[in-house]
Amino acid sequence: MTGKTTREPRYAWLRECLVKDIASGKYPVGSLLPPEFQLAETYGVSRHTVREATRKLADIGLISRRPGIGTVVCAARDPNPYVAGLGTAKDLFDYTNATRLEVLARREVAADAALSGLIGCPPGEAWVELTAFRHATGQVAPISFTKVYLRPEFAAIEERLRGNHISIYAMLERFHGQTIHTVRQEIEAALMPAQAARLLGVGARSAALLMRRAYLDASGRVLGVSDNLYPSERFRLVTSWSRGDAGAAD
Amino acid sequence: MTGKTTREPRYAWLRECLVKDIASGKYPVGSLLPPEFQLAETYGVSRHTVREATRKLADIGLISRRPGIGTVVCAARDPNPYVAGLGTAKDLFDYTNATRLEVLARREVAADAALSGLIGCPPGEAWVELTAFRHATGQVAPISFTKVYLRPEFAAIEERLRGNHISIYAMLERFHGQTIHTVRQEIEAALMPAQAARLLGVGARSAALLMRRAYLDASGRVLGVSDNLYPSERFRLVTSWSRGDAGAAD
DNA sequence: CAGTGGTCTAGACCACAGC
DNA sequence: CTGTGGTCTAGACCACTGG
Repeated sequence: MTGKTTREPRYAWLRECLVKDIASGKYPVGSLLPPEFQLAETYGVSRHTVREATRKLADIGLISRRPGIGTVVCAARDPNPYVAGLGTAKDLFDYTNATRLEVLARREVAADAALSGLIGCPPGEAWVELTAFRHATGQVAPISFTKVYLRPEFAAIEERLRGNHISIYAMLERFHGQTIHTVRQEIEAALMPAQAARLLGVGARSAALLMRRAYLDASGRVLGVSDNLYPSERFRLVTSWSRGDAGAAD
Repeated sequence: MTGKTTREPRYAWLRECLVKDIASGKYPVGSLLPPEFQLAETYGVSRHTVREATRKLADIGLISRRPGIGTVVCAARDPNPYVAGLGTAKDLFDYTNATRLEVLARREVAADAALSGLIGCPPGEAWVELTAFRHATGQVAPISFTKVYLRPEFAAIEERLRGNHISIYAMLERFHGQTIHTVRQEIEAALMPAQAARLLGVGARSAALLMRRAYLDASGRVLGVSDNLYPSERFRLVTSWSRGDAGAAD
């Protein structure tokens, strides 16, 4: 727990270095990053590793690699917000694996009208509610205040969540043999409720992103729901669509 | 220009081979692809090239690379003109085509620090800023307060926007011959600024969704940016992902 | 244990941008 | 022309999975 069992790859470390250097103004917006071979030299890695590091930065739009020109700094984001790319199910999977839930409380609930509407279950059905923080790996402050609703038969997941980095998504598939067929996600604006604000250490009625995800099996049954409240300054959602070069030659 | 001056990279060719082989059933859904070193041998390329070829297939969910296990075929899907989008890219275009911009003001601006960070251009560059409402067809109240930033050479789009339902995206492609290669979207929580709140008829400092979209060409150059502020009660973003074929997961 | 994908190195040549 | 990122090779060691 104290020590990471696996050491961080070099490209991930380099990537964070670059994010910091861009945010700090060392590489201003509109300027060029040092050429790849020079970054490799400076940081003592191979050029391949530099490219691996910059690849994701290009994916989220922080930089843009231009052949024959160089690597342009496109945006200087505060390194605080956790930037997640959630364009595809894979992105979602990566994201949930890069975050960790810290369970604060657990209680069994009977679905009232609000919950049954949220989950899409008959009123009165028994569910387990987990109250939790979501942490980004390597960050101290939680990035979201989260409530998770699980069917009682899957509630053993909670024990596996403690101190673990594996996502609920993966848990359901791995330990309960459930195949997640559909993930439905809703995003809307919200104001941070007083209780959540206090726990997160942000101002009450500050801006928040409310993100709900429901995990459904092939028959449309809801297996679990997570309800995430993100303070605006700690989270940003990035999605990008690219025209495929696969087969679409034109 | 008609013909591709550069020959196709090997990884792209290999990628198409794999797509065809998966579609043809040579590698059935749920089975494992040959290991990377073997693919490299079979196709006469290096393992690095194999990984480059399979990377995008993994990105779009066609395959899933599992350390210690192998590369699982997840779906046999027709290659989409828009990869990584599944339903969502279509949703975006449906959406932008179902809304209409009402331009309130236009001015030419030189990018200050904030704008250059937002757009990803060098400070001082000249851009045209449009201030607008976004209306949903058939609704009276605007659903967002929007600012659009365009390169001056594309600013003629503004005239076409008046009373028109076609999206900026379509405008750039249709009237300026620009090919939009990538759309990058960022979503974050915000509080509705007083001015926008007054114009929209909502409470100041109420919850809002800030959605930015940048339209990029193939070289990563930003062609235009739209910055949309949605009052929480008028907009909610729903996305859903479905697994193409069940049973592939484990 | 052997085999997988994940990471990494140290080279190399190419097409293209800009001078 | 030089320098850039894009592609590619031929190796290597690692953590993890499964038998």
